[in-house]
Amino acid sequence: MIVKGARVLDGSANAMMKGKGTEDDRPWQSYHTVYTTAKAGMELVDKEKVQRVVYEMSKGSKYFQNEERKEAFIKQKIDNLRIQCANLTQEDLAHYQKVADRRIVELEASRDLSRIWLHVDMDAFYAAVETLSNPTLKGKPMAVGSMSMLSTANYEARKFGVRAAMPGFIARKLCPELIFVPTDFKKYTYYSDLTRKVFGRYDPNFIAGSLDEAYLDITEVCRERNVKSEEIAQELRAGVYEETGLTCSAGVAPNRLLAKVCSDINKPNGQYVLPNDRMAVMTFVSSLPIRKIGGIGKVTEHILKGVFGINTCEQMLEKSSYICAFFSQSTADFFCSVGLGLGQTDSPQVRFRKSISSERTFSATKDEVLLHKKLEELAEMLSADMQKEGLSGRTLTLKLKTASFEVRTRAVTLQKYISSSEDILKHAKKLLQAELPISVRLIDYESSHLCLICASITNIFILLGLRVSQFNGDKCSAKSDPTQKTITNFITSGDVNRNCSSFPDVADHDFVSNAETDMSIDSRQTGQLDWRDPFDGNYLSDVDYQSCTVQKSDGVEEVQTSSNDATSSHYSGLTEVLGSTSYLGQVEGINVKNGSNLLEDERLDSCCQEKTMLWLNDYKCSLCGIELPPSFVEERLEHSDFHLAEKLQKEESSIHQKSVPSQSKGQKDGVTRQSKSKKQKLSQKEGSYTPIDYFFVKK
DNA sequence: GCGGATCAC
DNA sequence: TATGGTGATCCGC
Repeated sequence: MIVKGARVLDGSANAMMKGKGTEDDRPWQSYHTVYTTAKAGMELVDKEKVQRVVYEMSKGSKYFQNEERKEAFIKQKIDNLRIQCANLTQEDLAHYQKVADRRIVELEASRDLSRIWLHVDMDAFYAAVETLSNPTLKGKPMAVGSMSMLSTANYEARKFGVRAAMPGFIARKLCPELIFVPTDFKKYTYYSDLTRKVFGRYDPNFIAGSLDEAYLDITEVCRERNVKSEEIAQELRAGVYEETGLTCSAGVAPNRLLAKVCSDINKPNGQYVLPNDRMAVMTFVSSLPIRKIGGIGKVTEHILKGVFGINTCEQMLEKSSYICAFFSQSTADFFCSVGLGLGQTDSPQVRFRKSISSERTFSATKDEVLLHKKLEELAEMLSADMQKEGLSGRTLTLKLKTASFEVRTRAVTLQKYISSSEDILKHAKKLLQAELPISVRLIDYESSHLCLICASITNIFILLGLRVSQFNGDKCSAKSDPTQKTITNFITSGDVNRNCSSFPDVADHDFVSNAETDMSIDSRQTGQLDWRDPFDGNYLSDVDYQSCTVQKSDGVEEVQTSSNDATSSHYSGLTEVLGSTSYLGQVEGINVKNGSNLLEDERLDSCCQEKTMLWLNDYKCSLCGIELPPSFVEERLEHSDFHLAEKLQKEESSIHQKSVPSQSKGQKDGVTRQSKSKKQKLSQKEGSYTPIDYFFVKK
């Protein structure tokens, strides 16, 4: 079980090398979509071709750029982790190996092989239902969804690489004869109810994950009728087919996590039984790719593979010392339990929903009137949904997505519980207002230096969303919350809603959150690593890279930069200020009347003590003479932004010359550029710095 | 308590 | 032309 650091690095180095030499010739290979992930019915797909088509259809788009940006962050995370990995001493490794071994023994002790779980999953459910109601679709490639997004595709379509979560216009490129059918949830709910009647025969307390899948504890049925689980699965699937005319697949295993994996093995219209035997489980898990495990998605897979060379569940155990060294206890426990083939086996209790939300995507706009109208509609939809369920809550969260696919959330927690559309809208408006174009923010009055410039220029949005949480009647104390699980509970018990169709079952990968543990203390004693904070090193660059985005063609999205006097102590103060600044947007901003730009401008003036731009005769810019009538409100705002930014740029560069001597290298592109932000560790002696000029040079 | 990220369906 | 909506959880402030 002892692993040499060098081996890990070699493994990941090899993994990195694979795609590299061909990247220039075949750029699509470096675009990691989720679409090519192996799915049932797609074994024979020409993955290279699909990858190429997806790439060709996507490249250059805002969506694509955002994906590239995200991938760059992950890559950097991986690089950072690999470096930290290499810096682990033999003593560190020996220590973490001990920690890991102890934990694995504890987890093993919690193994429960007494229950038999069955996971049933309808085959291409929506597509199958549509084919039932329109048999002419049979045998033809078909997908349910729109040109923007597909919910599912039938098996004929999957042969072309078409699959759920793929945009329709790409699917059509892959399969020109693809038939599109719009979603019809009433129909799916009707058939879902029929399947659930069948499920109820085998476990009246079955757990409905979504419309098309469920977990059943068939321990009692097997015992009472003295039949094998395999027969129950056969019978259940036959029953479903009889009642609905739809096929499904089933997986049987000692716990829910494995049952879910098993139901995928012989899809469609098949089943797989994993016996309640430890050896059988360990063998099964040994070669199982980690991505098959619920809770391990694209990013986690990428990181585990790239940093530690982990591909299979078995390797989770082989690399357990590294896992314990770099991940939080709850995460490490989850990963190790995956390596042991452990999962939840309990009969969960009822769980209540914790939030309710409504969101809509629309064509890009920065029109405040339009945005407010959308917000109003959302508030009404949300309020209606809440009243249907008799809910009221005190935390309201606004979600925004910019035209560059950057997602932001802004929340406020109120004194009283709200549920009416008027109340929701009132507070939502304040949250939104604080996000609408604010010309310039200038921070750090204490320092004589101009410390931070945060110029937020025109924002273009493509999505608004509202969410209410902290419901009236919720237990708010985390300590007394019975749903808070210890790790032992995590493995041996659980609390998933039963028969509650509106909730996905996410309990299989619930993590535990224990603030203080043996492990955390141990790791601190080593003084080498913060085991709870593996990714922190680049979280920063994440933030900074985003803020470095400048889009000239569609208007500038957002510009942020910072300068400093290059002492870490000062950074501390600066980051504090920055933190409170973004907070300002939601707290102070709410209390500020419309036209909070005034406030910002006043600050700027008091700080810079320079002349402010005026509209001469309410018509002409006093600084450059450009003519803009008063009715051009937005254009005027943008124009004043421009002058403010220009002014700050001058100020900035003069300060920069005086007090910021050092520059970081490697600023060829946005990915490698770094500057300080509130989430960065302050331990680094020297911070990178991006001159504000960068943002304003003409391209 | 807030905000970003990840994940599942 | 064009890449969703709902809900949950975790982590680090």
